[in-house]
Amino acid sequence: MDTSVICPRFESAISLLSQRWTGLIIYQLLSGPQRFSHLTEVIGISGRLLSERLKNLEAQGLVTRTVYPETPVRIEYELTEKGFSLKPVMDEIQNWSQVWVEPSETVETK
Amino acid sequence: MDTSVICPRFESAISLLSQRWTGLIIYQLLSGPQRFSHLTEVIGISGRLLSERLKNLEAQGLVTRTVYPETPVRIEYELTEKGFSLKPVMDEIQNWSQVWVEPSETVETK
DNA sequence: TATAATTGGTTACATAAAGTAACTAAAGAA
DNA sequence: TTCTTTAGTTACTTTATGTAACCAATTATA
Repeated sequence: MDTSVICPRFESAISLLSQRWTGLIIYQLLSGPQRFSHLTEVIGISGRLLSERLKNLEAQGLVTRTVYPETPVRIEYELTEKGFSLKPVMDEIQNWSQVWVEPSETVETK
Repeated sequence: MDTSVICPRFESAISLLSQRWTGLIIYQLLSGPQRFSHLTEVIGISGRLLSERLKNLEAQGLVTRTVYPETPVRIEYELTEKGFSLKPVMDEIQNWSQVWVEPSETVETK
């Protein structure tokens, strides 16, 4: 009967982080502005999905996109204040993973 | 070229939280042991997926399943220490959501 | 002795999201 | 004119999720 016990804002935040790749993109951008191709390589995401995710993140005000008309063109993605303020969340996930994730639970060993 | 810059433990942790519903289930269980039917109602997840998620969480040592052979049967799901130690993560998500998620970004208003 | 009610699921099928790989646009360099 | 580089997009396949009907165990009820 009780369908709305969970705080809608929390639900919204966790649905953001529940979307595949989004957390990793934000985490990666915490270390500074980066270009499209660098993100694909480091994260291991396809261009198709990275493009889609970055558009969403931009639309939600978490990321900005800046075009530098050099040659070849350079486009950098950077966290906004809203995006950067997820750092404490990422830090806690990092902390937890250091304590509780065993190497055997890691992708590489699978 | 640089395919493994991101810490594998962090990646593992975030892939856990990136799975749809998993974060909400853990968050909900932070308030104590709960039964299957209660979780479906509160979270708004189908039995099919809740069952699947709880099995995964159990397999990963985040949740325990306890059968009470009453009538009708009562089965309770509860966080382990490993599961409960995600509380700081959830707290930070909560904090962030209170500051940065506007009511208009919420599911209800959509 | 059926019949119903309750919990905790499972099954089968439709839809949506993600993975993969080939392709394109723009713009200067050879 | 053709090549290279970046930043994507398109078309197609595979996987994950949503939906609704169904099932097993156990006790209460008619």
